[in-house]
Amino acid sequence: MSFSYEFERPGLTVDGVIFGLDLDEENLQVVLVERDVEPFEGMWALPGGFVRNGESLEDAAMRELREETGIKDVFLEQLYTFGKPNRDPRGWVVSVAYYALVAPDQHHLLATTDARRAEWFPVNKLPKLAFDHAEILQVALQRLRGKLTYAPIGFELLPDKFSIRQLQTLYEIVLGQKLDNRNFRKKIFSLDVLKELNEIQTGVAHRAARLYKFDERKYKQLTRQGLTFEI
Amino acid sequence: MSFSYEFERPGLTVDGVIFGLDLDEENLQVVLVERDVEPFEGMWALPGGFVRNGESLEDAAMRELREETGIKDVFLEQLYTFGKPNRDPRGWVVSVAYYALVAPDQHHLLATTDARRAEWFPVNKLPKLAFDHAEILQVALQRLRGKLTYAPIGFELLPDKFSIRQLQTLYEIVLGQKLDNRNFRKKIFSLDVLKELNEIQTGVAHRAARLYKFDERKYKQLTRQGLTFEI
DNA sequence: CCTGTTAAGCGTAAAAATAACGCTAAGCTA
DNA sequence: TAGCTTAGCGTTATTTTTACGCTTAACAGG
Repeated sequence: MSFSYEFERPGLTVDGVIFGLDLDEENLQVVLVERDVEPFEGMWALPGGFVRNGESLEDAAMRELREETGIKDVFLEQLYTFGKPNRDPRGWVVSVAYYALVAPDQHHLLATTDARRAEWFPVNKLPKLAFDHAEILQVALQRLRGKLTYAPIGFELLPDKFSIRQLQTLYEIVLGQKLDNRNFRKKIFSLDVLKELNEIQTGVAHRAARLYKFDERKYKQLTRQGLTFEI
Repeated sequence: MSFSYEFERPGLTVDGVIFGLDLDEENLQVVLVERDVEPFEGMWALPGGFVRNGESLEDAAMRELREETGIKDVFLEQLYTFGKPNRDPRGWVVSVAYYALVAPDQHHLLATTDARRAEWFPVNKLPKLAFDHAEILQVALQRLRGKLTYAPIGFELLPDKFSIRQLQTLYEIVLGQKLDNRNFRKKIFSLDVLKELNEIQTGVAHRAARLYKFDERKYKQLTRQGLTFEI
């Protein structure tokens, strides 16, 4: 069956940049999939695929990420739409890129349709990527770095329960600069968006830290009152 | 002539939110066009139209804005891609929205193709809009408000030569809050991105203000040095 | 020509935030 | 039990922000 239109139409895809944090190795990682179809067969690429009629762009992005990597139910936000002519050898294809943030307990990958395998790669040790995916990834990285300072999206990269040191490590990794632990914790507590748990870390080699959760209700309430999140 | 594809494909449009500032009336305005074709014939809408194969999304947006409003050579930035199912009565259509910022000397409108007429409307006095254009406009407004505080895009809404009072008025209008003129000017000068001209205002009823230009070279240089624009 | 009005622009002081750093307590490891 | 490392409470200096005063400049009106 085929579909005919009076005017030329583009293929429409979604591509996803999936970020995760490795707190042990202290690096930011991204999921890549190995393509098993042309073009760029055998090359690493961002997960993605064509949008279907009847689904929203966000549903399409979430579906493609789940199908190609097994990752689901994560933070997902639209990044930018890439539409340069000739960006895809197959013809006119426009891609709506998204980025996803994945907590450590959601890191498990299952490569399924359209991909031989899916793997985590440190963002500073990437192979050559298919299409314009290196460019898309750079845009996503810039977006993450920027938005981390004015929206509480970093919490999506941490476990539900985390320590202040882990939060600081996240910021140091993504922003690429050392932060003072005493000033960082004072700053974080001044934002008043954390809920202290009656728990401390286990299995650590030195003094165990207190654990916290991000209080989304409190954050929304403070936002309505005009207060801003700024780190 | 028709085009056939193995799979269903969406129509792809660009829509533009064109912002301009009325310094006399002290309001932010947006350009709307009156549609002269179905659907929504006779209703006001954002300028826009279908993307053509072979042109980039940005070229398409700039072309549609020029064709429908006469506005050209302005600041243009991608906003968000709207792709909910059934957002367009004609069928599957996805829209890549842009926002444009127009200096006062570029405000002149000429309605040409696909639009009966184009007019400026204050953003707080809008008619009912076609499609999901009211939603698109709200997103653009939020984007402008946010980005104005961390990037020097506001200068695109001012004349090439402007006074500090005019810059402050811009911020007060868009952010919707009064600012202290003494602190505002101290803050602006501390950013060190303005070039003072050897000119003062003319045709004003009281003490004429000094005129300035935004120094884009200086700003880029400071950005490379890690300094940030923040108002 | 003088007075009144309004805006531009230079300024001070207090409060708040940030940066830099010290030090003790806690707890694991050998 | 001692040593080492980290968490976490703290102080101080510096910078930024906020609040506001006041003088100068210049036009309008009588």
